[in-house]
Amino acid sequence: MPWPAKHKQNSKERILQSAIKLFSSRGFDGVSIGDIMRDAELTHGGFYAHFSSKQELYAKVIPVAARKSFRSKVSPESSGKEMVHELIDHYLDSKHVDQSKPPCPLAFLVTDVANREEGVRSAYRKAFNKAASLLDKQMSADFPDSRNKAFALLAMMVGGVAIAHAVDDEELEKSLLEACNAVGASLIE
Amino acid sequence: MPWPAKHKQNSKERILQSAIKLFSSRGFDGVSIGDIMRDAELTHGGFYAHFSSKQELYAKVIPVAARKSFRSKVSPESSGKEMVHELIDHYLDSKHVDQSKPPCPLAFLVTDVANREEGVRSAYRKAFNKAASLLDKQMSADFPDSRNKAFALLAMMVGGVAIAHAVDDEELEKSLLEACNAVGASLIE
DNA sequence: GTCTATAGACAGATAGAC
DNA sequence: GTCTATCTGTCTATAGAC
Repeated sequence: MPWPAKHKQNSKERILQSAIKLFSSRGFDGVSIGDIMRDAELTHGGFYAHFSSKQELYAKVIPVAARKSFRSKVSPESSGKEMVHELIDHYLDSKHVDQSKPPCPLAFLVTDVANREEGVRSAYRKAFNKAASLLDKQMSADFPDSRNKAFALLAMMVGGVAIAHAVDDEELEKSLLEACNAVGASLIE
Repeated sequence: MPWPAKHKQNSKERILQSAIKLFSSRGFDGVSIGDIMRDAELTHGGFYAHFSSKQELYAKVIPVAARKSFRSKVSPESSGKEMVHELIDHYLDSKHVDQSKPPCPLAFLVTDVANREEGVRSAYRKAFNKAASLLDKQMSADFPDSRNKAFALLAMMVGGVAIAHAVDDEELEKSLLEACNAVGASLIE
């Protein structure tokens, strides 16, 4: 084992993890390839041995970040309405807004995605559909209109976190998250 | 009246209107000062006679665009729950998502705002508070928890429109808007 | 695959004529 | 206030050594 610990992960994986972190906090245009490679402890020029463009990396980031974020917010054994409650509670949380928990790209990149190329937008669409299906499935036994509820609930969660992140007032952020949490919970009672 | 019609509005106002249109559709980094000035039929260098920086213009755009957007979505004579219903219906509409109706910066710029300077974020916060207060006030006679409902409803509206704009699938966009519309309406029944 | 170096484009902001 | 011209910095992407 001649290499330092930071090289245990292969380079491509390190670039991807750095990209998740940086894109989620500063958006596509707020991060340069140099920033990402520096964070991954590599040099700028090496980027193109792994990805053909910045947008290709961005598109790859979305599903990986989404899976990581949702996995971190539900326990493996929970299901049904309980799982949805748990997800709402962990999603609409200031620890998520400040990104000390794995950030959901559906919320933190929602506006950012609209201006990018086809591949990025379809990656976003797929991640959204996956999340909506998860919610729909867990609610389908209890509600006939579970698909509508899943869409609306997800929109409220994404909107709540995105607004909370945009706003520069901790009190407002807290009130907003609590309001969405309470109303969201009431939708599945 | 020696000047062409396009000069009826003064330059500053034309710059502001071009900025509303371009920022809403392409975000802060997707638009250059040259783009804005070209759209306003002026030249790049003249910009700084009216605004001291791009971010200052961006901060000024937010309240003006928000007022314009909300005004276009409610009739002057409506009030109470009826007004909220009307607003929900016009907000969660594909004509709003495709920006053929005046776009709401709370939705189209929500992610974009987080990375900017103080003045931009506080402009966003103020516009959000104004919209939330409007909803709260119209619902306060009918609901004891009107503030919570106003926050959650606004988050759902903003999230719904932002996601619909990000996604590259018209069917999904339509389903999402309808779901938010239905669930939003059910919150104020 | 990773590095250094650089090409080539474009941005925000400023200077100074009119 | 508006224009043209330009300064200065940064960006994506590529070339070529190792």
